[in-house]
Amino acid sequence: MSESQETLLLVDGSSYLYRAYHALPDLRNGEGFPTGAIYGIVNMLRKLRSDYPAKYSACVFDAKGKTFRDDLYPAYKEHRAPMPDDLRAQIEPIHEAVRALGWPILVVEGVEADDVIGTLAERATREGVRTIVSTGDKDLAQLVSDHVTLVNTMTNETLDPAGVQTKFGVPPERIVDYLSLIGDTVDNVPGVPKVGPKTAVKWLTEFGTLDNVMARAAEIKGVVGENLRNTLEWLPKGRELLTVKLDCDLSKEVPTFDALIDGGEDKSELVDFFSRYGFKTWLREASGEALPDTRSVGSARKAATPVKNYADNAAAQQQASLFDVEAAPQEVKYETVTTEAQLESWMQRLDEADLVCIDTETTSIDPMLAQLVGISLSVTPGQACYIPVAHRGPDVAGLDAAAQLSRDAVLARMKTWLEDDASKKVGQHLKYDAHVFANHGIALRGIQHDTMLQSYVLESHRNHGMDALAERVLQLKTITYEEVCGKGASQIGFDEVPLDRATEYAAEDADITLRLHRALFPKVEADDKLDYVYEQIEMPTSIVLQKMERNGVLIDGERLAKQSTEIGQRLLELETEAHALAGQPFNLSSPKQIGEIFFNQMKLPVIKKTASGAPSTDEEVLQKLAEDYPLPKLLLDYRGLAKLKSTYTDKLPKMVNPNTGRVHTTYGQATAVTGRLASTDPNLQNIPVRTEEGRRIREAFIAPEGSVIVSADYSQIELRIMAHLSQDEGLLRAFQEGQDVHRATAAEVFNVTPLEVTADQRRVAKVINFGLIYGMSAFGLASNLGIGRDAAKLYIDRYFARYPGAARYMDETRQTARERGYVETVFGRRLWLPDINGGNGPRRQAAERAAINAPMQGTAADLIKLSMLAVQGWLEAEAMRSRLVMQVHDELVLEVPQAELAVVRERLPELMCGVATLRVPLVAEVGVGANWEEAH
DNA sequence: CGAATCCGTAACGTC
DNA sequence: GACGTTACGGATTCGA
Repeated sequence: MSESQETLLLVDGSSYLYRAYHALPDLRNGEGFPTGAIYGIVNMLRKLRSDYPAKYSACVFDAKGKTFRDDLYPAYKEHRAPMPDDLRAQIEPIHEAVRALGWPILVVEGVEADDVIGTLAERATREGVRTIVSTGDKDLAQLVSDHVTLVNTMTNETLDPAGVQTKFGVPPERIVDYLSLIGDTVDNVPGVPKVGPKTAVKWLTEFGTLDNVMARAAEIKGVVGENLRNTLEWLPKGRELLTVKLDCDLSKEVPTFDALIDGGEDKSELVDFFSRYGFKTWLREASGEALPDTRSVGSARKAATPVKNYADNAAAQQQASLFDVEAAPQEVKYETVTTEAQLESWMQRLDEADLVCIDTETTSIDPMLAQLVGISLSVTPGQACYIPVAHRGPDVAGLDAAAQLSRDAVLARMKTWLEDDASKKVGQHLKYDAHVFANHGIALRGIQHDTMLQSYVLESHRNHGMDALAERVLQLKTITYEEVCGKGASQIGFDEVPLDRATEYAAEDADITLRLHRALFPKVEADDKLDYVYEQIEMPTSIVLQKMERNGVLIDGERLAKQSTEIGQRLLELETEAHALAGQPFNLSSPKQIGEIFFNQMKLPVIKKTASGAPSTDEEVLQKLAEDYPLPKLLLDYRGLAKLKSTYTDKLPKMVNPNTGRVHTTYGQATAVTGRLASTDPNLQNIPVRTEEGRRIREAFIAPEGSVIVSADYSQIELRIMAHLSQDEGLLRAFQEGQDVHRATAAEVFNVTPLEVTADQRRVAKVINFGLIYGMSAFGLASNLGIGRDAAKLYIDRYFARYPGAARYMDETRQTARERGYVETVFGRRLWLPDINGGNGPRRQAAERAAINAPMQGTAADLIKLSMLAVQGWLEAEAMRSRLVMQVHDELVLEVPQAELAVVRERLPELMCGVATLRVPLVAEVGVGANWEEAH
């Protein structure tokens, strides 16, 4: 008796409940009873009935109570807000209405509506019945097949397999994989953080299935790749949660599909129902036989719950730690200090302690602007206090912010201890805290240890943030700043954090930092070389850096503003010209739009592609194209000027500190893996110098009235270090004899006498020399010189033939890097190279180049840090008024009063050259001027 | 649903 | 080789 086109119509009643409730205005009947959801559902069922006539049908609702998913994952639907009372009150009436409409209704204990629908659809398919599923829930797209169609009544959208592919970008079979990656906010099922529809489709298209994506997680770069790897353990479970069950036992509820035959509307029931709930129009219709008007309801989706941060540290915890972890304290005791008696008690502890861990909480991450909000201290692991001094806001948890001690009083009481050189302190990134105290007129002294620098010296390639360290070294998960203050626009200042919460966070920081010190410092101390780098270089350097940052540098903002205006004019002209040449307006700053104009419209040849496959428009390409076309040249000019304007002439004046009238960079001391410093906000280490236009920016770096700028830079420092390390006779001789090393190299490579070397040969030799420092390949050299790879190879071969010591050194360096896993500088600074023996080809080659470069770059960094120490030590010992104001890798810049110019000019290079004795002399070149440009 | 925020890419400044 | 900053454009998340 089975017909070929029998149809089963299944309605996901639960998915419509909320939608109907939220989408409709707050409808109420005469008695004030909410009826919006009832109205919506009745309307929808009637419309469905007429749109999709079906032999069998059912309206399915979730039952109350737990399902297998709750057992599988306790947090399932955890953050879902409880059902609003107004909606809850409508549930029973809705069931009643559904029955009166003649719809079979299914509410199965312990089984979610989705699973009931899935199981019935599956059974229907087996029995040759086609299924239409009406739902507002995208999750059910996984059920779609040739026999199962989805319809969203709210949007009137139907989905067949092709429709699913179009809408989601993946076929129905991949929907579960897709959802697993994205996660389901509403049900609190996490996916991979930062992965949304686009990324999920990208991965599934590339790798096929979720299993394949997981198997190849290692290949995915960036933060999302990292997030994926951190969620690997979770994903199978997420997938299980999101997979609709097809095999529920419904033998009781639906023994055969005959149980799902529409009973037809029960007029008397309906009339009764409509009259009880006050649906007057429907009541009239039901009594008067007229067909009801159907009206589709608008869609709305509310009820978004926050994604719970899914912290999965399994990987981190499995990783064997380098560190012996001191037994964690039995008991953790954090105290909020709000009375003088408490403060006195802590001051006594500080006085008695050999070493105190200190940390500050502030109003800003900008060290020069940060105002003190609170101080945390710890002298014993597990015990710490937080002294709030500037919290605002209402009383919380019995801790009245108004009851805190005042900042002035606390600082006055602590000043002696804070400024006492003999009272030893440890902290995490104390350079920052030193600024904070300095902002309140206190010179923090006795800075003995810094856990950030300990970590940096031990493993410079890792993350040295406190949270990361706690996890890696102590296997502890700390409260993050974000957890306390939020993020983005809704982030609050620490002074707004309630005192109890502030104490949990701040005291923990001091406690954890002390424990970190106890774990890290023994590792540093145990190794003579690392101990030297830490105690003799990094720790003292941090003190000098803090002073340099505070000194700041004077900028002629007006001069820069004038330059900005000029450049802006020129940019406008260039833009107009470019638009004319292109025959249409376009954004000259958009590589994408340039690509469209150049390569699609003007049909210029594609010289090379970017990493993502788009035609490149970088300088090299434009240079090449400029030979034959006018527009690329324009663009080159535009790019150069735009960079100058946006990064320098516009930006620098904005960075002037309103209090000091000077620019204060921040040096990153634990940023560059090689030991170099980094400079941010602003970066003063990449101020232009190569072009005429660029150098004008340096003219704006000035000294105050009566002072001048003095600059001293190491000459050929990295090549000298290469000579020292390789002990190559030719290189050593060149430097010992004070030769022009690029000329000497040219003479060797081109087999001429030094005097015969042409300017072009010298230029080539210079590029070769730099290439060697960078561990550069023939390929890199070729592209740098604009020659063929064979020609470049020839140069390199000749070079190594003439400087066999250098060749040997490079080989040995690669070898020891492979054997030990790290390379080191002359002073014993270590750089680990995790990829040197593993990883894929390109990564290993990059590690090899880093292995060559790091000892040279790193030794240079060591030397200039030693110079800074020597210079600052001298200036202080002699009570000079000259000040260090900048460091640019191989250059120190000072602000020098005229009266001290002669002595600085003499002593500065001596100090710099005297910090170490290598197999070649160190040379420092000094320049003096009214501005930085002149000082060169 | 539009706005704000985050992220990756391309490009380019320095040593 | 080592960095930091800019602009853009797309993706994601926020927030009403």
